[in-house]
Amino acid sequence: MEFKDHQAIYLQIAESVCEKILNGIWKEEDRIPSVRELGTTLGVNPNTVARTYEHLQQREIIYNKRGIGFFVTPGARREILTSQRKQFLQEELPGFFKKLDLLGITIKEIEDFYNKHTQ
Amino acid sequence: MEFKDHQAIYLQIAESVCEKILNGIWKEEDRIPSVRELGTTLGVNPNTVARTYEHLQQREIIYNKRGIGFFVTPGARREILTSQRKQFLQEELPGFFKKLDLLGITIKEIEDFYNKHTQ
Amino acid sequence: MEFKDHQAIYLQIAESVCEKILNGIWKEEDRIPSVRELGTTLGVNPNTVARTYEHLQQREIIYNKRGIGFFVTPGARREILTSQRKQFLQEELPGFFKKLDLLGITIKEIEDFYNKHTQ
Amino acid sequence: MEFKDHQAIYLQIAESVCEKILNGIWKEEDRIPSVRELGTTLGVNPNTVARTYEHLQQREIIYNKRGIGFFVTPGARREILTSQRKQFLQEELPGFFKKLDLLGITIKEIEDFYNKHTQ
DNA sequence: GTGGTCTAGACCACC
DNA sequence: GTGGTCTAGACCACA
Repeated sequence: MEFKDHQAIYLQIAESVCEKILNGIWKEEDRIPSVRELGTTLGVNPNTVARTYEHLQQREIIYNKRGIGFFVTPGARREILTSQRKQFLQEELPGFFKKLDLLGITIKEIEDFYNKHTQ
Repeated sequence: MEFKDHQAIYLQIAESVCEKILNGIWKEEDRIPSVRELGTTLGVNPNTVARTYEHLQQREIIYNKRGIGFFVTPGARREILTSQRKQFLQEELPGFFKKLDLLGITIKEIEDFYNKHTQ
Repeated sequence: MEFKDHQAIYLQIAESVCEKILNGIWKEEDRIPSVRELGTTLGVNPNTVARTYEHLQQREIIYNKRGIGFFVTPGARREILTSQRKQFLQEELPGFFKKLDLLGITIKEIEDFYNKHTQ
Repeated sequence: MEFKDHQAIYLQIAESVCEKILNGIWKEEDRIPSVRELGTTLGVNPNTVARTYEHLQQREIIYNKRGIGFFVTPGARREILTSQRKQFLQEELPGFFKKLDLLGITIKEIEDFYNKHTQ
Protein backbone atom coordinates (compact mmCIF):
# COMPACT_ATOMS: atom_id res chain seq x y z
CA MET A 1 0.00 0.00 0.00
CA GLU A 2 1.15 3.49 -0.76
CA PHE A 3 0.79 6.32 1.67
CA LYS A 4 0.42 10.01 1.08
CA ASP A 5 2.89 12.30 2.62
CA HIS A 6 0.69 14.89 4.20
CA GLN A 7 -0.94 12.62 6.75
CA ALA A 8 0.50 10.27 9.32
CA ILE A 9 0.66 6.68 8.13
CA TYR A 10 -1.06 5.37 11.23
CA LEU A 11 -4.04 7.62 10.51
CA GLN A 12 -4.20 6.55 6.90
CA ILE A 13 -4.26 2.95 8.08
CA ALA A 14 -7.03 3.87 10.50
CA GLU A 15 -9.05 5.29 7.66
CA SER A 16 -8.57 2.18 5.58
CA VAL A 17 -9.76 0.08 8.50
CA CYS A 18 -12.84 2.26 8.86
CA GLU A 19 -13.54 1.91 5.17
CA LYS A 20 -13.32 -1.85 5.41
CA ILE A 21 -15.86 -1.76 8.22
CA LEU A 22 -18.12 0.64 6.35
CA ASN A 23 -17.95 -1.56 3.27
CA GLY A 24 -18.83 -4.59 5.32
CA ILE A 25 -15.59 -6.36 4.51
CA TRP A 26 -14.96 -6.60 8.23
CA LYS A 27 -18.18 -7.14 10.13
CA GLU A 28 -18.93 -6.47 13.76
CA GLU A 29 -17.37 -8.98 16.15
CA ASP A 30 -14.99 -10.07 13.38
CA ARG A 31 -11.38 -10.45 14.32
CA ILE A 32 -9.12 -8.14 12.37
CA PRO A 33 -5.50 -8.91 11.45
CA SER A 34 -2.89 -8.86 14.19
CA VAL A 35 -0.52 -5.90 14.33
CA ARG A 36 2.31 -8.01 12.99
CA GLU A 37 0.21 -9.46 10.23
CA LEU A 38 -1.15 -6.16 8.99
CA GLY A 39 2.28 -4.63 9.42
CA THR A 40 3.95 -7.02 7.04
CA THR A 41 0.99 -6.84 4.65
CA LEU A 42 1.31 -3.08 4.41
CA GLY A 43 5.08 -3.01 4.57
CA VAL A 44 4.98 -1.03 7.77
CA ASN A 45 6.45 -1.45 11.22
CA PRO A 46 4.16 -3.34 13.61
CA ASN A 47 4.47 -0.46 16.07
CA THR A 48 2.77 1.79 13.55
CA VAL A 49 -0.16 -0.59 13.21
CA ALA A 50 -0.28 -0.88 16.98
CA ARG A 51 -0.66 2.85 17.13
CA THR A 52 -3.51 2.70 14.65
CA TYR A 53 -5.27 0.06 16.71
CA GLU A 54 -4.77 1.96 19.93
CA HIS A 55 -6.31 4.98 18.28
CA LEU A 56 -9.30 3.04 16.98
CA GLN A 57 -9.75 1.35 20.33
CA GLN A 58 -10.06 4.71 22.02
CA ARG A 59 -12.74 5.65 19.54
CA GLU A 60 -14.44 2.37 20.46
CA ILE A 61 -14.38 1.15 16.90
CA ILE A 62 -12.37 -1.94 17.79
CA TYR A 63 -11.70 -3.69 21.07
CA ASN A 64 -9.09 -6.05 22.36
CA LYS A 65 -9.33 -9.54 23.74
CA ARG A 66 -6.14 -10.09 25.62
CA GLY A 67 -3.77 -12.51 24.03
CA ILE A 68 -6.19 -13.12 21.19
CA GLY A 69 -6.43 -10.03 19.04
CA PHE A 70 -8.57 -7.08 18.03
CA PHE A 71 -12.22 -7.28 17.11
CA VAL A 72 -14.72 -4.93 15.51
CA THR A 73 -16.94 -3.40 18.19
CA PRO A 74 -20.66 -4.04 17.86
CA GLY A 75 -22.12 -0.83 16.52
CA ALA A 76 -18.81 0.26 15.04
CA ARG A 77 -20.28 0.81 11.59
CA ARG A 78 -22.98 3.12 12.88
CA GLU A 79 -20.46 4.90 15.10
CA ILE A 80 -18.13 5.57 12.18
CA LEU A 81 -20.97 6.75 10.01
CA THR A 82 -22.38 9.19 12.51
CA SER A 83 -19.05 10.59 13.61
CA GLN A 84 -17.86 11.04 10.05
CA ARG A 85 -21.14 12.57 8.93
CA LYS A 86 -21.01 14.98 11.82
CA GLN A 87 -17.41 15.88 11.09
CA PHE A 88 -18.23 16.28 7.42
CA LEU A 89 -21.30 18.44 7.82
CA GLN A 90 -19.92 20.64 10.55
CA GLU A 91 -16.33 21.08 9.55
CA GLU A 92 -15.82 20.32 5.90
CA LEU A 93 -18.98 21.51 4.26
CA PRO A 94 -18.84 25.17 5.41
CA GLY A 95 -15.28 25.49 4.12
CA PHE A 96 -16.33 23.76 0.94
CA PHE A 97 -19.13 26.23 0.31
CA LYS A 98 -16.92 29.15 1.19
CA LYS A 99 -14.41 27.97 -1.36
CA LEU A 100 -17.09 27.64 -4.01
CA ASP A 101 -18.05 31.24 -3.48
CA LEU A 102 -14.48 32.48 -3.48
CA LEU A 103 -13.60 30.59 -6.64
CA GLY A 104 -16.84 31.48 -8.36
CA ILE A 105 -17.94 27.90 -8.84
CA THR A 106 -21.66 27.24 -8.77
CA ILE A 107 -23.33 24.31 -7.08
CA LYS A 108 -24.73 23.45 -10.51
CA GLU A 109 -21.23 22.89 -11.83
CA ILE A 110 -20.47 20.59 -8.94
CA GLU A 111 -23.58 18.60 -9.75
CA ASP A 112 -22.51 18.24 -13.37
CA PHE A 113 -19.07 17.10 -12.32
CA TYR A 114 -20.62 14.57 -10.02
CA ASN A 115 -22.80 13.13 -12.72
CA LYS A 116 -19.85 12.87 -15.11
CA HIS A 117 -17.78 11.37 -12.33
CA THR A 118 -20.19 8.61 -11.45
CA GLN A 119 -21.11 7.64 -14.95
CA MET B 1 -7.15 34.56 15.36
CA GLU B 2 -7.57 30.88 16.10
CA PHE B 3 -5.88 28.22 14.08
CA LYS B 4 -6.87 24.67 13.39
CA ASP B 5 -4.60 21.89 14.34
CA HIS B 6 -4.51 19.89 11.17
CA GLN B 7 -2.71 22.44 9.04
CA ALA B 8 0.43 24.48 9.49
CA ILE B 9 -0.26 27.94 10.84
CA TYR B 10 1.77 29.64 8.13
CA LEU B 11 -0.44 27.98 5.50
CA GLN B 12 -3.60 29.03 7.27
CA ILE B 13 -2.30 32.59 7.27
CA ALA B 14 -1.46 32.26 3.59
CA GLU B 15 -5.04 31.26 2.90
CA SER B 16 -6.40 34.22 4.76
CA VAL B 17 -4.12 36.50 2.73
CA CYS B 18 -5.36 34.93 -0.49
CA GLU B 19 -8.92 35.40 0.65
CA LYS B 20 -8.31 39.07 1.27
CA ILE B 21 -6.93 39.40 -2.23
CA LEU B 22 -9.78 37.44 -3.77
CA ASN B 23 -12.28 39.58 -1.89
CA GLY B 24 -10.60 42.72 -3.10
CA ILE B 25 -9.77 43.86 0.39
CA TRP B 26 -6.15 43.97 -0.68
CA LYS B 27 -5.85 45.08 -4.29
CA GLU B 28 -2.98 44.57 -6.66
CA GLU B 29 0.04 46.77 -5.96
CA ASP B 30 -1.33 47.43 -2.45
CA ARG B 31 1.17 47.21 0.36
CA ILE B 32 0.25 44.51 2.84
CA PRO B 33 1.09 44.57 6.57
CA SER B 34 4.67 44.01 7.61
CA VAL B 35 5.72 40.68 9.02
CA ARG B 36 5.92 42.14 12.49
CA GLU B 37 2.60 43.98 12.23
CA LEU B 38 0.63 40.96 11.04
CA GLY B 39 2.42 38.82 13.59
CA THR B 40 1.23 40.88 16.53
CA THR B 41 -2.24 41.22 15.01
CA LEU B 42 -2.59 37.47 14.79
CA GLY B 43 -0.76 36.68 18.02
CA VAL B 44 1.85 34.74 16.15
CA ASN B 45 5.61 34.69 15.95
CA PRO B 46 6.84 37.06 13.21
CA ASN B 47 8.97 34.21 11.86
CA THR B 48 5.78 32.38 11.07
CA VAL B 49 4.40 35.29 9.09
CA ALA B 50 7.74 35.61 7.34
CA ARG B 51 7.37 32.04 6.26
CA THR B 52 3.91 32.76 4.92
CA TYR B 53 5.21 35.68 2.90
CA GLU B 54 8.11 33.68 1.58
CA HIS B 55 5.68 31.02 0.49
CA LEU B 56 3.39 33.53 -1.25
CA GLN B 57 6.35 35.24 -2.83
CA GLN B 58 7.43 31.97 -4.41
CA ARG B 59 3.96 31.56 -5.85
CA GLU B 60 4.33 35.15 -7.17
CA ILE B 61 1.27 36.32 -5.33
CA ILE B 62 3.18 38.98 -3.45
CA TYR B 63 6.54 40.58 -4.02
CA ASN B 64 9.02 42.42 -1.88
CA LYS B 65 10.51 45.89 -2.16
CA ARG B 66 13.57 45.79 0.01
CA GLY B 67 13.33 48.03 2.99
CA ILE B 68 9.75 48.98 2.21
CA GLY B 69 7.53 45.95 2.50
CA PHE B 70 5.45 43.38 0.67
CA PHE B 71 3.02 44.18 -2.12
CA VAL B 72 0.34 42.33 -4.01
CA THR B 73 1.65 41.24 -7.40
CA PRO B 74 -0.25 42.51 -10.45
CA GLY B 75 -2.33 39.61 -11.68
CA ALA B 76 -2.28 37.98 -8.25
CA ARG B 77 -6.03 37.64 -8.11
CA ARG B 78 -6.20 35.81 -11.42
CA GLU B 79 -3.24 33.63 -10.42
CA ILE B 80 -4.88 32.61 -7.17
CA LEU B 81 -8.16 31.91 -8.90
CA THR B 82 -6.71 29.64 -11.58
CA SER B 83 -4.34 27.75 -9.31
CA GLN B 84 -6.95 27.19 -6.64
CA ARG B 85 -9.60 26.16 -9.17
CA LYS B 86 -7.21 23.65 -10.63
CA GLN B 87 -6.24 22.30 -7.23
CA PHE B 88 -9.86 22.19 -6.19
CA LEU B 89 -11.20 20.38 -9.23
CA GLN B 90 -8.37 17.89 -9.58
CA GLU B 91 -7.61 17.03 -5.99
CA GLU B 92 -10.37 17.98 -3.64
CA LEU B 93 -13.42 17.12 -5.66
CA PRO B 94 -12.68 13.41 -6.24
CA GLY B 95 -12.12 12.87 -2.53
CA PHE B 96 -15.23 14.87 -1.81
CA PHE B 97 -17.34 12.67 -4.05
CA LYS B 98 -15.85 9.51 -2.66
CA LYS B 99 -16.76 10.65 0.82
CA LEU B 100 -20.30 11.40 -0.23
CA ASP B 101 -20.68 7.84 -1.45
CA LEU B 102 -19.11 6.36 1.64
CA LEU B 103 -21.32 8.36 4.00
CA GLY B 104 -24.42 7.85 1.92
CA ILE B 105 -24.98 11.53 1.26
CA THR B 106 -26.52 12.47 -2.08
CA ILE B 107 -25.51 15.39 -4.23
CA LYS B 108 -29.11 16.56 -3.85
CA GLU B 109 -28.66 16.91 -0.11
CA ILE B 110 -25.54 18.96 -0.67
CA GLU B 111 -27.50 21.24 -2.95
CA ASP B 112 -30.18 21.69 -0.32
CA PHE B 113 -27.60 22.46 2.31
CA TYR B 114 -26.01 24.97 0.02
CA ASN B 115 -29.28 26.76 -0.60
CA LYS B 116 -30.06 26.88 3.10
CA HIS B 117 -26.53 27.97 3.82
CA THR B 118 -26.53 30.93 1.43
CA GLN B 119 -29.98 32.20 2.21
CA MET C 1 -18.02 -13.42 33.75
CA GLU C 2 -16.59 -10.08 32.80
CA PHE C 3 -13.06 -9.09 33.53
CA LYS C 4 -11.51 -5.73 34.07
CA ASP C 5 -8.75 -4.57 31.89
CA HIS C 6 -6.24 -3.43 34.42
CA GLN C 7 -5.46 -6.82 35.91
CA ALA C 8 -4.54 -10.17 34.43
CA ILE C 9 -7.52 -12.45 33.97
CA TYR C 10 -5.88 -15.34 35.77
CA LEU C 11 -5.43 -13.15 38.86
CA GLN C 12 -9.03 -12.00 38.77
CA ILE C 13 -10.07 -15.63 38.67
CA ALA C 14 -7.74 -16.35 41.59
CA GLU C 15 -9.45 -13.63 43.59
CA SER C 16 -12.87 -15.04 42.89
CA VAL C 17 -11.64 -18.46 44.04
CA CYS C 18 -10.29 -16.95 47.25
CA GLU C 19 -13.58 -15.20 47.81
CA LYS C 20 -15.44 -18.47 47.47
CA ILE C 21 -13.17 -20.01 50.08
CA LEU C 22 -13.46 -17.03 52.41
CA ASN C 23 -17.23 -17.12 52.06
CA GLY C 24 -17.24 -20.79 52.86
CA ILE C 25 -18.79 -21.71 49.53
CA TRP C 26 -15.82 -23.95 48.95
CA LYS C 27 -14.71 -25.59 52.20
CA GLU C 28 -11.35 -27.10 53.05
CA GLU C 29 -10.74 -30.47 51.40
CA ASP C 30 -13.55 -29.74 48.94
CA ARG C 31 -12.84 -30.53 45.34
CA ILE C 32 -13.06 -27.45 43.15
CA PRO C 33 -14.05 -27.44 39.46
CA SER C 34 -11.61 -28.80 36.92
CA VAL C 35 -9.59 -26.46 34.78
CA ARG C 36 -11.72 -27.29 31.77
CA GLU C 37 -15.00 -26.98 33.68
CA LEU C 38 -14.24 -23.58 35.17
CA GLY C 39 -12.84 -22.43 31.85
CA THR C 40 -16.06 -23.04 29.98
CA THR C 41 -18.11 -21.63 32.87
CA LEU C 42 -16.17 -18.38 32.73
CA GLY C 43 -15.77 -18.29 28.96
CA VAL C 44 -12.05 -18.40 29.25
CA ASN C 45 -9.26 -20.50 27.83
CA PRO C 46 -8.53 -23.52 30.07
CA ASN C 47 -4.86 -22.55 30.00
CA THR C 48 -5.78 -19.38 31.81
CA VAL C 49 -7.55 -21.29 34.56
CA ALA C 50 -4.61 -23.67 34.74
CA ARG C 51 -2.42 -20.68 35.41
CA THR C 52 -4.73 -19.55 38.17
CA TYR C 53 -4.60 -22.97 39.80
CA GLU C 54 -0.83 -23.13 39.47
CA HIS C 55 -0.64 -19.76 41.15
CA LEU C 56 -2.94 -20.79 43.99
CA GLN C 57 -1.11 -24.06 44.37
CA GLN C 58 2.16 -22.21 44.88
CA ARG C 59 0.50 -20.18 47.61
CA GLU C 60 -0.66 -23.48 49.10
CA ILE C 61 -4.28 -22.48 48.92
CA ILE C 62 -5.20 -25.45 46.77
CA TYR C 63 -3.47 -28.71 46.07
CA ASN C 64 -3.62 -31.28 43.35
CA LYS C 65 -4.40 -34.98 43.42
CA ARG C 66 -3.06 -36.31 40.17
CA GLY C 67 -5.76 -37.58 37.90
CA ILE C 68 -8.49 -36.50 40.26
CA GLY C 69 -8.52 -32.74 40.55
CA PHE C 70 -7.78 -29.75 42.72
CA PHE C 71 -8.78 -29.46 46.36
CA VAL C 72 -8.86 -26.71 48.94
CA THR C 73 -5.88 -27.03 51.27
CA PRO C 74 -6.67 -27.46 54.98
CA GLY C 75 -6.02 -24.09 56.57
CA ALA C 76 -6.50 -22.26 53.30
CA ARG C 77 -9.05 -19.91 54.72
CA ARG C 78 -6.75 -18.78 57.50
CA GLU C 79 -3.83 -18.49 55.05
CA ILE C 80 -5.82 -16.27 52.69
CA LEU C 81 -7.03 -14.13 55.55
CA THR C 82 -3.59 -13.45 57.00
CA SER C 83 -1.82 -12.89 53.71
CA GLN C 84 -4.50 -10.60 52.37
CA ARG C 85 -4.75 -8.65 55.59
CA LYS C 86 -1.02 -8.11 55.54
CA GLN C 87 -1.02 -7.06 51.91
CA PHE C 88 -4.00 -4.82 52.52
CA LEU C 89 -2.65 -3.03 55.55
CA GLN C 90 0.89 -2.60 54.33
CA GLU C 91 0.40 -1.80 50.67
CA GLU C 92 -3.11 -0.74 49.87
CA LEU C 93 -3.95 1.39 52.84
CA PRO C 94 -1.13 3.95 52.54
CA GLY C 95 -2.01 4.61 48.90
CA PHE C 96 -5.64 4.78 49.89
CA PHE C 97 -4.98 7.43 52.50
CA LYS C 98 -2.76 9.40 50.15
CA LYS C 99 -5.55 9.46 47.61
CA LEU C 100 -8.03 10.66 50.19
CA ASP C 101 -5.81 13.61 50.95
CA LEU C 102 -5.19 14.40 47.30
CA LEU C 103 -8.88 14.31 46.44
CA GLY C 104 -9.93 16.15 49.57
CA ILE C 105 -12.08 13.35 50.89
CA THR C 106 -12.27 12.93 54.66
CA ILE C 107 -12.25 9.68 56.56
CA LYS C 108 -15.61 10.76 57.93
CA GLU C 109 -17.10 10.78 54.46
CA ILE C 110 -15.76 7.28 53.88
CA GLU C 111 -17.44 6.16 57.07
CA ASP C 112 -20.75 7.64 55.94
CA PHE C 113 -20.44 5.95 52.59
CA TYR C 114 -19.73 2.69 54.29
CA ASN C 115 -22.76 2.93 56.50
CA LYS C 116 -24.99 3.78 53.55
CA HIS C 117 -23.39 1.02 51.55
CA THR C 118 -23.98 -1.73 54.06
CA GLN C 119 -27.47 -0.77 55.04
CA MET D 1 12.71 8.84 39.72
CA GLU D 2 11.91 5.23 40.41
CA PHE D 3 9.05 3.44 38.78
CA LYS D 4 7.00 0.54 39.97
CA ASP D 5 6.83 -2.49 37.84
CA HIS D 6 3.16 -3.18 37.71
CA GLN D 7 2.15 -0.05 35.85
CA ALA D 8 3.39 1.43 32.59
CA ILE D 9 6.00 4.12 33.10
CA TYR D 10 4.18 6.58 30.89
CA LEU D 11 1.10 6.27 33.12
CA GLN D 12 3.13 6.75 36.27
CA ILE D 13 4.57 9.91 34.75
CA ALA D 14 1.05 11.01 33.88
CA GLU D 15 0.04 10.57 37.50
CA SER D 16 2.98 12.58 38.73
CA VAL D 17 2.04 15.37 36.33
CA CYS D 18 -1.52 15.33 37.63
CA GLU D 19 -0.24 15.49 41.17
CA LYS D 20 1.88 18.50 40.32
CA ILE D 21 -1.18 20.21 38.94
CA LEU D 22 -3.33 19.22 41.91
CA ASN D 23 -0.67 20.50 44.27
CA GLY D 24 -0.51 23.77 42.42
CA ILE D 25 3.15 23.32 41.51
CA TRP D 26 2.13 23.69 37.89
CA LYS D 27 -0.68 26.17 37.48
CA GLU D 28 -3.14 26.52 34.66
CA GLU D 29 -1.65 28.04 31.50
CA ASP D 30 1.83 27.25 32.81
CA ARG D 31 4.22 25.72 30.36
CA ILE D 32 5.40 22.29 31.47
CA PRO D 33 8.81 20.80 30.62
CA SER D 34 9.47 19.69 27.07
CA VAL D 35 9.47 15.97 26.33
CA ARG D 36 13.25 15.94 26.07
CA GLU D 37 13.73 17.93 29.23
CA LEU D 38 11.45 15.78 31.35
CA GLY D 39 12.85 12.69 29.71
CA THR D 40 16.40 13.42 30.81
CA THR D 41 15.20 14.56 34.22
CA LEU D 42 13.44 11.26 34.82
CA GLY D 43 16.04 9.15 33.07
CA VAL D 44 13.51 8.02 30.54
CA ASN D 45 13.33 8.01 26.77
CA PRO D 46 11.72 11.17 25.34
CA ASN D 47 9.29 8.98 23.41
CA THR D 48 7.91 7.73 26.68
CA VAL D 49 7.27 11.25 27.91
CA ALA D 50 5.74 12.08 24.55
CA ARG D 51 3.34 9.25 25.09
CA THR D 52 2.44 10.61 28.51
CA TYR D 53 1.77 14.03 27.07
CA GLU D 54 -0.31 12.64 24.22
CA HIS D 55 -2.38 10.79 26.79
CA LEU D 56 -2.88 13.85 28.96
CA GLN D 57 -3.68 15.95 25.92
CA GLN D 58 -6.49 13.61 24.99
CA ARG D 59 -7.88 13.96 28.48
CA GLU D 60 -7.68 17.74 27.94
CA ILE D 61 -5.42 18.19 30.92
CA ILE D 62 -2.66 19.74 28.86
CA TYR D 63 -2.61 21.27 25.41
CA ASN D 64 0.01 21.94 22.83
CA LYS D 65 1.18 25.15 21.20
CA ARG D 66 2.95 24.08 18.09
CA GLY D 67 6.66 24.55 18.16
CA ILE D 68 6.48 25.99 21.66
CA GLY D 69 5.51 23.27 24.08
CA PHE D 70 2.78 21.89 26.32
CA PHE D 71 0.68 23.96 28.68
CA VAL D 72 -1.72 23.19 31.50
CA THR D 73 -5.30 23.53 30.25
CA PRO D 74 -7.46 26.07 32.08
CA GLY D 75 -9.72 24.06 34.33
CA ALA D 76 -7.33 21.12 34.39
CA ARG D 77 -7.21 20.99 38.16
CA ARG D 78 -10.97 20.78 38.47
CA GLU D 79 -11.10 18.23 35.65
CA ILE D 80 -8.56 15.98 37.36
CA LEU D 81 -10.32 16.28 40.70
CA THR D 82 -13.76 15.40 39.39
CA SER D 83 -12.61 12.57 37.17
CA GLN D 84 -10.48 11.04 39.91
CA ARG D 85 -13.18 11.44 42.53
CA LYS D 86 -15.66 9.79 40.23
CA GLN D 87 -13.28 6.96 39.48
CA PHE D 88 -12.52 6.57 43.15
CA LEU D 89 -16.08 6.56 44.40
CA GLN D 90 -17.49 4.37 41.67
CA GLU D 91 -14.74 1.88 41.08
CA GLU D 92 -12.39 1.71 44.02
CA LEU D 93 -14.62 2.23 46.99
CA PRO D 94 -17.02 -0.67 46.41
CA GLY D 95 -14.11 -3.08 46.07
CA PHE D 96 -12.54 -1.53 49.13
CA PHE D 97 -15.64 -2.11 51.25
CA LYS D 98 -16.06 -5.60 49.89
CA LYS D 99 -12.53 -6.38 50.93
CA LEU D 100 -13.11 -4.99 54.41
CA ASP D 101 -16.03 -7.36 54.83
CA LEU D 102 -14.15 -10.33 53.47
CA LEU D 103 -11.14 -9.71 55.65
CA GLY D 104 -13.21 -8.90 58.69
CA ILE D 105 -11.80 -5.43 59.12
CA THR D 106 -14.10 -2.80 60.56
CA ILE D 107 -14.40 0.76 59.38
CA LYS D 108 -13.45 1.74 62.92
CA GLU D 109 -10.07 0.08 62.55
CA ILE D 110 -9.50 1.98 59.30
CA GLU D 111 -10.26 5.20 61.09
CA ASP D 112 -7.75 4.37 63.81
CA PHE D 113 -5.11 3.57 61.25
CA TYR D 114 -5.81 6.83 59.50
CA ASN D 115 -5.39 8.82 62.67
CA LYS D 116 -2.12 7.08 63.47
CA HIS D 117 -0.99 7.54 59.90
CA THR D 118 -1.57 11.27 59.78
CA GLN D 119 -0.17 12.08 63.17
C1' DG E 1 14.26 25.14 20.06
C1' DT E 2 9.49 22.35 19.95
C1' DG E 3 6.59 18.03 19.18
C1' DG E 4 5.21 14.24 15.64
C1' DT E 5 6.21 10.24 13.41
C1' DC E 6 8.49 6.11 12.06
C1' DT E 7 11.75 2.24 12.32
C1' DA E 8 14.21 -1.51 14.38
C1' DG E 9 14.64 -4.33 17.87
C1' DA E 10 13.92 -5.88 22.33
C1' DC E 11 11.47 -7.81 26.46
C1' DC E 12 7.36 -8.84 28.79
C1' DA E 13 2.86 -10.68 30.37
C1' DC E 14 -0.77 -13.01 28.81
C1' DC E 15 -3.88 -16.48 26.31
C1' DG F 1 0.52 -16.92 19.15
C1' DT F 2 -1.34 -12.00 20.94
C1' DG F 3 -0.72 -6.97 22.25
C1' DG F 4 1.89 -3.55 25.48
C1' DT F 5 5.78 -1.11 26.51
C1' DC F 6 10.26 0.83 26.19
C1' DT F 7 14.61 2.23 24.05
C1' DA F 8 17.61 4.23 20.66
C1' DG F 9 17.98 6.75 16.97
C1' DA F 10 16.47 9.07 13.08
C1' DC F 11 14.03 12.59 10.12
C1' DC F 12 10.65 16.02 9.61
C1' DA F 13 7.75 20.22 9.88
C1' DC F 14 7.08 23.96 12.54
C1' DA F 15 7.83 28.37 15.55
